[in-house]
Amino acid sequence: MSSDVASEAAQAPEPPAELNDRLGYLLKHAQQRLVELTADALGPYGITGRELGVLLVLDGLGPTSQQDVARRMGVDRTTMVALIDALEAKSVVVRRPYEEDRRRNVVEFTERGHELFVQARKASDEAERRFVSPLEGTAAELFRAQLRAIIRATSE
Amino acid sequence: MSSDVASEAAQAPEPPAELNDRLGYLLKHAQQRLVELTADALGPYGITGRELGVLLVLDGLGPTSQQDVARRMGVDRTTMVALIDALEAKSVVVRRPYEEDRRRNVVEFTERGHELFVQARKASDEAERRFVSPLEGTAAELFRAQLRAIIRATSE
DNA sequence: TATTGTTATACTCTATAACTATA
DNA sequence: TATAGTTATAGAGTATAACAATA
Repeated sequence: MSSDVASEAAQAPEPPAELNDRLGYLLKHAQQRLVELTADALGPYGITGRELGVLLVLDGLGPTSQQDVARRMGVDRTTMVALIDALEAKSVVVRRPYEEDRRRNVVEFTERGHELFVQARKASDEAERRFVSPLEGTAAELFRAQLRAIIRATSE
Repeated sequence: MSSDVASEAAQAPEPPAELNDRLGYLLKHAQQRLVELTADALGPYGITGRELGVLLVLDGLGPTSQQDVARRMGVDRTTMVALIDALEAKSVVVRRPYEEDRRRNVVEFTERGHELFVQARKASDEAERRFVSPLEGTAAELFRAQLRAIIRATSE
């Protein structure tokens, strides 16, 4: 029962028995692991997981306003400003003035940005596959379905 | 398929199709829901979910040093200072000087604090049960097991 | 009046660096 | 030298309030 090695750092010294059946602990740490895996996978593409989220929404909706993207992701519109700023600074997306309603920007991919997105999405998909690979067979899809059911049921 | 009411705020306007099969999105939002349920459940007891985590470790280990608790929870010892400060301000725990090694504090429950902990844990347990109630039958325990398997396998 | 984008600001969570006192 | 607790500080991530331009 004693650990043979003391692990690298204070990262994951041992699963603490007192917390190991608490959903609060498990969910938080599982999420943290996925954040790390995703960050590693996206590193070469110079974007973060949250930025990939923006790009996924943009890819799904086509060119749209910042607020559309923000609503879709469930973040505040003020948060979206910095997110788009960062993506624009990397020339992944551009803001265009929208002539039909001049309060809005239209946000859209650059040509190079869309290519980067396609590759980054593949890398992120692969990271997610690795994340659920400890689950056997169809359990990976079940796991997604369970998360969806929980989110839906707890969103009233 | 259209929503009859526009929900309260920009909380969960509609599950966005572009993100609804991404583990990154699902895991983050599921965790957020549990955080909210737990916060509601613990509200009457005046403690947060993270503070309950401290108390769970303290209950498991008995009176220990701050660093023991921090290591156990996987947080930095500097983070633990404020956590213990808050619990001590509420008279849930006390710091005692440890005579055998005077660099350390011993952190332990107050009598009233332990009673509060027992009740708060029950409330949190109930919130976790509600969280996984959308899953049928033994799926709730399976869900925990899946999270444990993922955390274990991605911790090398 | 309401909406889009923006800035300034603040709050939470968390870590790193450096200090004190002990060992 | 190393460890326990502490403080100061800083960096994510995110939200609220207020403003300008536009509808």
